[in-house]
Amino acid sequence: MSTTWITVGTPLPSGPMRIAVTPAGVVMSDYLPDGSATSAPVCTDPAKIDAVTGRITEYLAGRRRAPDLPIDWSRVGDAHRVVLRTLLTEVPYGRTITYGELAALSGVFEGTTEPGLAARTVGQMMAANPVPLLVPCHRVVAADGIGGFGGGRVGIEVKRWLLTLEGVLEPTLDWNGPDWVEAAARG
DNA sequence: CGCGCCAACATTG
DNA sequence: CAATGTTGGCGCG
Repeated sequence: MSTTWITVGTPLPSGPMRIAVTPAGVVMSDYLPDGSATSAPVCTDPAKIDAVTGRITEYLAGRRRAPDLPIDWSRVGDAHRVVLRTLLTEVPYGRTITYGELAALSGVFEGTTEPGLAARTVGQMMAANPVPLLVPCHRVVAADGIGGFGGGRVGIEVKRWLLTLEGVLEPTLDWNGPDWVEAAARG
């Protein structure tokens, strides 16, 4: 399966994203600021580049509720896929769900009695989410707080940024959101 | 009430 | 095999 990479500029605190695409769709996306050292081939298909950069840009500008890009699930395991798809279909824009609730909703952990264990496993699945942003893993929060996020220290900032974009969190003073916020502030 | 500590043992790479 | 994006309960000040 040929995989090629597309780099998309974003207003996220982590900087640009790297998106890996195959003929079937997006297989992997990354918030990594310095994806420069990858030996993977760069995507040269103009149609894919336009689709990926366009939709992600529109979503991050608040003009689109979801990126709506095709996802290639072939590299994702069964349980993992079920949980990610449950999140994708059951948790809409602007809503959040806790790790434990998502675990229960997905039905993957029905035999598990310990609530904390299922929740923890979901957290692991989110951390291992191959397609962050496309699958809104940032909408999954802890029962008593915002929860964690991959990608090191900037990761949690990215999560807060996305939740602020979706109106879940109040904008902070250092909020450097997309252009539309000044239009919203005017009106 | 807020904070720190502890155990439980699934899924992933 | 080790590490994890949790959870709920407990004790303390």
